[in-house]
Amino acid sequence: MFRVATWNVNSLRVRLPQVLAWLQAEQPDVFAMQETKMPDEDFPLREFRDAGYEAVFSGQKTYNGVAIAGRAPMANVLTEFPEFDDPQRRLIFAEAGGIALLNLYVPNGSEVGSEKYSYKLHWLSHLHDFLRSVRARNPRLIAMGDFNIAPADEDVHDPRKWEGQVLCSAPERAQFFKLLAAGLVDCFRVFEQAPQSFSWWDYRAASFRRNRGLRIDHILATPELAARCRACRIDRAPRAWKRPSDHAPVIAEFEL
DNA sequence: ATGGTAGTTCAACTA
Repeated sequence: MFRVATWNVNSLRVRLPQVLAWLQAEQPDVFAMQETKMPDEDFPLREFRDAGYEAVFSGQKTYNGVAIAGRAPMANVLTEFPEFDDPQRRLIFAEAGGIALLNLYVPNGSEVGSEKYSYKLHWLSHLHDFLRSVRARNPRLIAMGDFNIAPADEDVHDPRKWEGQVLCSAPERAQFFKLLAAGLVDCFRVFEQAPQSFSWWDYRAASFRRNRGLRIDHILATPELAARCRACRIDRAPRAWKRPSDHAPVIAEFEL
């Protein structure tokens, strides 16, 4: 099995011990991280190598930052959209063993109608264009990460409360389905899943304990790969650990 | 309608 995972770690500096413990237990072949929140010179490459992983990364001070750790060496790394000069480090592309990997930290959007929301939609339109061109060259593509979009009401603990809000608004959902229409499958929904399955819970108001969450972290694959997907699940366990990330990891298994 | 928490950085921003 080829196992792929994504996790918004919310500071790799703080979460590194948890990440290493989780990798040790789950042994994914590819591991995509978001919100590393550190410049490249601080990336803990030695710790990943000691754990048996190579890594590629695109980070910055304080905010954002993405990285991919992989068992096999990665090549053809890209960290920019071709036609969008964005100072925020939110994407990294690499190829490993004939599979194209795209790791994404989609902007949060803050509030519908805000400047950050416009930036999010703009960013997503560039993602769509980039995805189409990458997709055309790679029949085996996995796009994963923190999309900051709950695609449907079943991905929301309280759809009425969240209706029209950022992460759930119709324009964001339309952008998400446009990404799927470019030739990708939401691996999580290939399988029957427990109701109220979420990947993110706000730190506030005991959201995790009450399971008031959203499913905003996704693993999307081209149909060729999705047809070989044997499982996709959210691992809630690390969200219950002491000093957790606000996100849980998502894992998919492929029989190649 | 507000507040609740966490991370980075040090008063305020982002989520």
